[in-house]
Amino acid sequence: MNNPGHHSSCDICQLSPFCMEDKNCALSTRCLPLPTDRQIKLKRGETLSWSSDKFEHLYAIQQGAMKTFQTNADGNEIIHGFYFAGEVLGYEAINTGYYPFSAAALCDTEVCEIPFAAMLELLESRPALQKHIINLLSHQLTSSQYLKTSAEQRLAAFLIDLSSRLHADKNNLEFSLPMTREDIGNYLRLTPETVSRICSRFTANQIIKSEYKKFRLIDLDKLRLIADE
Amino acid sequence: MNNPGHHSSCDICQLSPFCMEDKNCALSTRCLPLPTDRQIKLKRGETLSWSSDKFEHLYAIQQGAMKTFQTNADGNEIIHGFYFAGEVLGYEAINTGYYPFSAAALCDTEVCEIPFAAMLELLESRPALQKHIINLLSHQLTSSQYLKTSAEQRLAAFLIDLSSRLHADKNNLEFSLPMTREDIGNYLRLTPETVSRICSRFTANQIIKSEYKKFRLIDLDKLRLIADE
DNA sequence: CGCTGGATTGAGGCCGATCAACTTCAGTGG
DNA sequence: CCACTGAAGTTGATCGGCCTCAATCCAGCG
Repeated sequence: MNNPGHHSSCDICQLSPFCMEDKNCALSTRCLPLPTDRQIKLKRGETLSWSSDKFEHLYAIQQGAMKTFQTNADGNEIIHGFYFAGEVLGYEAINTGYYPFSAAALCDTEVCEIPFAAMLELLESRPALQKHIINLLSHQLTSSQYLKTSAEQRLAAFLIDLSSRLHADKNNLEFSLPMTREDIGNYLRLTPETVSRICSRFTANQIIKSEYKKFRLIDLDKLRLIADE
Repeated sequence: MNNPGHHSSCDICQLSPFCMEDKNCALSTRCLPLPTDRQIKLKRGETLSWSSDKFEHLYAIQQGAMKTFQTNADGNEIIHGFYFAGEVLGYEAINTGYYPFSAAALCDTEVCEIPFAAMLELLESRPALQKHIINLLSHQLTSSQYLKTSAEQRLAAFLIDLSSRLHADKNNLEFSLPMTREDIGNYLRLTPETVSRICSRFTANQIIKSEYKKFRLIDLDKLRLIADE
């Protein structure tokens, strides 16, 4: 219930090609411990304390889920993204050298700390890895595109996206979300009340079935229709 | 007036490191013509006709400006991004192998067609270029973040972003935008009327001075305040 | 000069925010 | 096991910002 990722091992990690080279992990602590590497355990609500503001590591979620966010002048939280098991956060910091936001665990979570310098070194001699990392970055560009207009569109697109990222069974699209209605709202630029109302509306219309953190997508076609219109 | 970019040469192109290696252009037609390479001239309104849906090239704007967009079921245009002289479009297609949207010229425009396969080849032996392209992709992730809530916030952030991307003089923040109010609205998820109204309001409040396509940022601090709040 | 597409401005309506009451859940300790 | 407590979720009533529809103005151009 507290762990939305069905897989806990490295086999769905986006960076596994980096680890599996030579049948041995070249980066993460899990396989080849290096002095500066860490495997970090976070309790629900704890934030990743970057060793400094300076960017040095990417973070791969092994188990659990995280959010990246900023708090603006009014004290409102703006969520930039949610990250689940196998996904990687920190790409945005590569260019500037500084993390543009904080990262907090949505439930008990384990992450691998990946030293980026070592990653770059590894790249130099491996064209396959060059292509892989470029593909990952390209993929990031297409995701997090919830620039839909209406609240229903945004929530529909959000649910469709999450169902696939949580590796939900295609024939039984049921999953549990680790974040609160407020988190969802802060991400989609909606209030928790609006999120809740739309969940209820979708449920009443037999499009989904939602109670608290449990979700089931019933009419995926209709949901897609709402998201794309 | 028709060309918002002050520079017409390659010296501000994001991909110039690729071209300047060996003091000779390794990719674009401008310096080293390859059979499949082209330099394309587009008139205002013309779209880039990808040779196929299949992704094969990145496109660097040499002169002018472009927009990437999709048209949804209702016939509404959703604009994903604006691109000016020196900037590169097409990164989103790398991962999937297909262009997820169309690209149209906002004014008379010249673009360099960059064969991506050749670019990857070039990468293999040049760590400096590997870092450069990864930095470019990382930078793309941080841009196009107009997920502000209010219309004023979005437009303020938009104007600040564009002033820097158009390389406007810091001491005289004046520039002319090639896109219509409708384009801006389609990008910021606002109607052209709302964009127009806010331009008028900002002008009345001595924050900017806008008439038609001409803009001047008068009180940049106040504009930043609006954008960040 | 008139024509045309874009920009501006006004009036009214709708969607989502705000404020508030109540319910349900999860964790704690008796 | 149950009672208590605070956080999260739901639902209702009202308010306000942006959209919609419409009229007018303006610039560019044949």
